[in-house]
Amino acid sequence: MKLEQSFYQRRDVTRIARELLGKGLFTRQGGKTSGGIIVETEAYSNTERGCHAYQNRMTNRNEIMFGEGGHAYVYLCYGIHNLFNVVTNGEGEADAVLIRALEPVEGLQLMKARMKVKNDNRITSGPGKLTKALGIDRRLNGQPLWSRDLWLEDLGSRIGKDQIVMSARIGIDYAGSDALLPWRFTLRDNLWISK
DNA sequence: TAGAGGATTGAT
DNA sequence: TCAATCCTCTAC
Repeated sequence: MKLEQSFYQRRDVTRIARELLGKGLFTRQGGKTSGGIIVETEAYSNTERGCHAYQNRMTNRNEIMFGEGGHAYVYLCYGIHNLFNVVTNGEGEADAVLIRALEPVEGLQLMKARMKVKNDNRITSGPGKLTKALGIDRRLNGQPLWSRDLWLEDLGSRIGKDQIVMSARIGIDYAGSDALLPWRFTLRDNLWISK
């Protein structure tokens, strides 16, 4: 069952980031579905320096974060990689969850073809890699997450607290002490989390 | 309008 | 450890 918009519109972005573990992320292109189980997320809130929308700073790039929760925020990082975020909270409250890694479930052949590799080793184990594997780019920026071509799904799995590992977020040294917030969530001992 | 740098990745 | 690569943001 696709996640409903109310799931995303809650205020506590770290809770949403935790609850997204074990959920499914899928795309459908050319009549073919690909995607997998979310195993790694990071929360970003407008109250801390790691966030593009820190102190409600709105730019052309992050404008979609200020809309209502439940939409995709896709942007280009390092000139090379598309990064996929889930916008959360209500309109005017710019929070988001970065999806960092998936465990592949569906459309293996298609994902391997997009990655131009023959084996399926770690094809979705990183934020830039999973977008490439699923065919996600900035054209999907602002797309609702219950769309026909892009959606998140409750797969019915139950994730216990002891299965969730919290740690500091990756690659945001510029955020100073906020870089130390334990807002990265991974599934314990999962093979598919990023390096 | 110029210049710096980035929520990454894979090769060396 | 380092280059790839280009868009975004800031400062002038």
